[in-house]
Amino acid sequence: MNFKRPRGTADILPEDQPYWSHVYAAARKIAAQFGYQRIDTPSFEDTKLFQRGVGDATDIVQKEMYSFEDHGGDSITLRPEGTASVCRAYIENGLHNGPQPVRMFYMAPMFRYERPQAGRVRQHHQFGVETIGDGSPEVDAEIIELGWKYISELGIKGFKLRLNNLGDPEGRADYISDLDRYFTERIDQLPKIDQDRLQRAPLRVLDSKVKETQTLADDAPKSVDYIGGETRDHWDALLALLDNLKSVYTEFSYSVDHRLVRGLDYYNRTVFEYEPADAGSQGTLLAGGRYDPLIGILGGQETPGIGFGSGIERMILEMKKQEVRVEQPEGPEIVVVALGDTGSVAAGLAAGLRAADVSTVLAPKRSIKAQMRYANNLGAANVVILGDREVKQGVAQVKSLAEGGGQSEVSLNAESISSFVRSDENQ
RNA sequence: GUGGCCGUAGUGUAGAGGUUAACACGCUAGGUUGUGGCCCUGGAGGCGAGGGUUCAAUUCCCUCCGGCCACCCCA
Repeated sequence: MNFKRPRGTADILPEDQPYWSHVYAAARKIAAQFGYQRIDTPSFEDTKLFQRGVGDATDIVQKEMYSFEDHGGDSITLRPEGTASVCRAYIENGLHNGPQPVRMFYMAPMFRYERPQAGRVRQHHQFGVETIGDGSPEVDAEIIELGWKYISELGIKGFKLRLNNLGDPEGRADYISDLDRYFTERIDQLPKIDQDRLQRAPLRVLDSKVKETQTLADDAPKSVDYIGGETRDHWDALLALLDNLKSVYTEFSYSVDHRLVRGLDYYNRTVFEYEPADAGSQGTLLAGGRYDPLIGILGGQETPGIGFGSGIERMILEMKKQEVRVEQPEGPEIVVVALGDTGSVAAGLAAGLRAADVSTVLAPKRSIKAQMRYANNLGAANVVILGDREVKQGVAQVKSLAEGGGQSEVSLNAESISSFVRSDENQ
């Protein structure tokens, strides 16, 4: 019986790592550019944190969490998303005592017990950002801009931004009851699945995938028509700020989509989503929104917050689809080929070269031809050949593997070889 | 959790109820005396697991596991 990786997990093999490096590098670069600092939180938390933070009624909490009792009898859950943990850390570590707002980002695996599908696995990785402690629309615009810049930096083209405003918890009741009434009056036109949805989560009927429902939803009451006062001002200001972005990022555009809702309970006001040009079924690349009630729900002082999460696997999927070129790692500068009884001399030389910061690999003990082939397959820049003859004379053959590369005899010590390899003579 | 399609070497494919299960790429060993890429020859490596039908199953049936796709939901 052979072991297999658990369902819905993936081995990220060396050949795939260039994509991951590309994504991590872009995330770090853009985060730094916007003044975000990294935070790492534990991979597991008290189960209650997610029940409270994400929402007891959500599917994530209801059926997708990896929860277990540890040996001390505490209920522990593998993190299904990042925001709740970051907010917990903000409260627990008194980050409200520093300059506000606090800008943070994370890159970490998330765990959800789901049926694997295209773009959906049980362990996936997210790059996410959170800005806590400022409720002004400038911050909303900043987060949205950050998302735009990040996806662009990855080399993905043609992605779309949609946004909506869910209002505030107080004002939302009116909206939901009108929405409920609208659909209830047309319940015979709804497919079974959306009739059920209407009972469970009326908002979610809006983003149904059934065409008939979508048509109905187009004329349904719109959340943005129910916001007023400060929420209204916030929204208008945000749209103006986004319009300003168009003069900075020539490609930038957005659309207000009143059918956009989010699955997690903690969102209020601004919600947004980035998706690829030809979105598949699990297409969302990046999604987020404002969560002003969350810190309070988790026991902190009322503190506004906003952020997004983005799936790295989905980004890579899209990058591959669009054939985005990523930087391939370089092979070693030197592969040492040892013949006959020169093994220990070769190993010593390899160590000496590494000590001098020259990347060096010792070829396996095989025929010279096999060792040469090995060096070639590694993409090595040079090969250093040591035979009994060379060792006796205190020299080494240094050969460049570049097309038309030459071969020279260099004295057998790490200094001469490293400087020769890096000199112009070796071209 | 529901539904559809599918599981043959590392990868991509071919195959038939009955001898040694094929091909390509990859890996590996050779192909003049100590020199990679191209070419030639050899070698290793496989029927997802467990039951059942049958004289005989990798092939037919069932279950499980896994993959892909869609729903649910979401990054």
